[in-house]
Amino acid sequence: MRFRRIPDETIRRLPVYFRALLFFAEQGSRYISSSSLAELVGLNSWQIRKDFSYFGGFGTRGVGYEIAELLKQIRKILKIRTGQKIALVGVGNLGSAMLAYPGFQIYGFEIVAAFDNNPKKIGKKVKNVKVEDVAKLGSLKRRRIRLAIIAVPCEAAQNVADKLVNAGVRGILNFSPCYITVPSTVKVITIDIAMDLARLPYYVPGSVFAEW
Amino acid sequence: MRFRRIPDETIRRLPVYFRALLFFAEQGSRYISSSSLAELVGLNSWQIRKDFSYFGGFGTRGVGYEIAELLKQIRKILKIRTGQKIALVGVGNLGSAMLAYPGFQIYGFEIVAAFDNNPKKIGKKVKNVKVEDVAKLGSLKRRRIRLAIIAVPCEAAQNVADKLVNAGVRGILNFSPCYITVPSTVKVITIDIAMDLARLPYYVPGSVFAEW
DNA sequence: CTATGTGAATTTATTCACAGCA
DNA sequence: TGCTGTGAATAAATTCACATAG
Repeated sequence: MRFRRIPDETIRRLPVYFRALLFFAEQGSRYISSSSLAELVGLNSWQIRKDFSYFGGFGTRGVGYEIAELLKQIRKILKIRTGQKIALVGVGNLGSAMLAYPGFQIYGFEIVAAFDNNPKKIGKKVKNVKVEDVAKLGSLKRRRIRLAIIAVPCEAAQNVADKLVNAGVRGILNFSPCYITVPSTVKVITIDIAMDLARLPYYVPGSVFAEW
Repeated sequence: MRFRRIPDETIRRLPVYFRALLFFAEQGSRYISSSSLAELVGLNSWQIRKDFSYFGGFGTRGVGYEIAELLKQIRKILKIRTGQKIALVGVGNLGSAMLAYPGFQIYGFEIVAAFDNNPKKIGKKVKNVKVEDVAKLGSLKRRRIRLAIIAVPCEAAQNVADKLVNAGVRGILNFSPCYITVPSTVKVITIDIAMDLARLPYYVPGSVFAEW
């Protein structure tokens, strides 16, 4: 294996591999071939081998890759580790769904604080997390929580983002379908669910939405 | 303008442009320059001009692009139109959040049917949509609903997917963090919220999660 | 004989630089 | 002069084909 920069597209696929490998590990498998992994995640085997070759060379020819080793490497590259604390702002339907979302745990994330501006919600416990007043967002700095999920209505999103940045948050997962601006030192990932959906009709032949 | 296939990456950016253009249109602007659009969506102006050049050539030099015309073209390419019916399966927190999600409307999608297996929920109305028994998924064919959102727990996802396929659904937006398999004639987009989050530590210098 | 690993070829996408039009 | 539009240059990612190890 020669050193080379890992392409961005490979980085994008690593979480996919990671999840699939955990799945295989749970089944009790010890080794996995590039082709069986390919089948599960819907890619070609050579793509997967190429991806792994950027940081690996730890497969065994004629056998496959050791799952535990792959998981270890991906964890190292993506800096996945347990106990990565996240704050949630907005405990509405979407926020509650986030608190219940089982997917975060896989990558070591844990929502340890929740905030809302609704007095009826403040003080209540949702999924073992006590809902705090959104006015207390400043406490995140002291509590060393540097990642946050915004799940508030559009109008409130920018204001919340500003407060988060002031509180030392460095990464934001934004679920509101609107633009927020932050200093360039803070990384924002905006997830607009509808945007992925919007691409669907283009790709489905004859259109999913034909009138029949 | 010469004819050329529109690159996939351009297609991926079109919904982003679309949303931003609607935003500018609401502000009452009539023209937009590639650079102001670029600033809002966080891309370079030449990228945007290049993207538009694949299907356009309708900008005015020295002035910019006519917003209405751009919107029209993007609508045509992505096949965006109003009244695109969607069914929702699973009216838990995530499902309820989907029903309330304002982003779908932008692209002309509308959730017109909701299903759950919880007798307590069946018959109730959530956001003007009556919750039906999941056993009645078969009715989608008759009702000409060909797109569905799966927002059920992992264990139930595959079963629901099978039923949807049987009911003639052609596109599925899957929110459960697990693999579902469908015939190749059906397009599935799986959104694993945690997967985007998982890439964040890699990109943030020094790591978002440093111990201080 | 199976499945990895990787240079080389190919395809695809981004960036540049500037011509051309209002 | 300002901003579009686009070939050409560059960069990046995918695909191939096959040598190589177990």
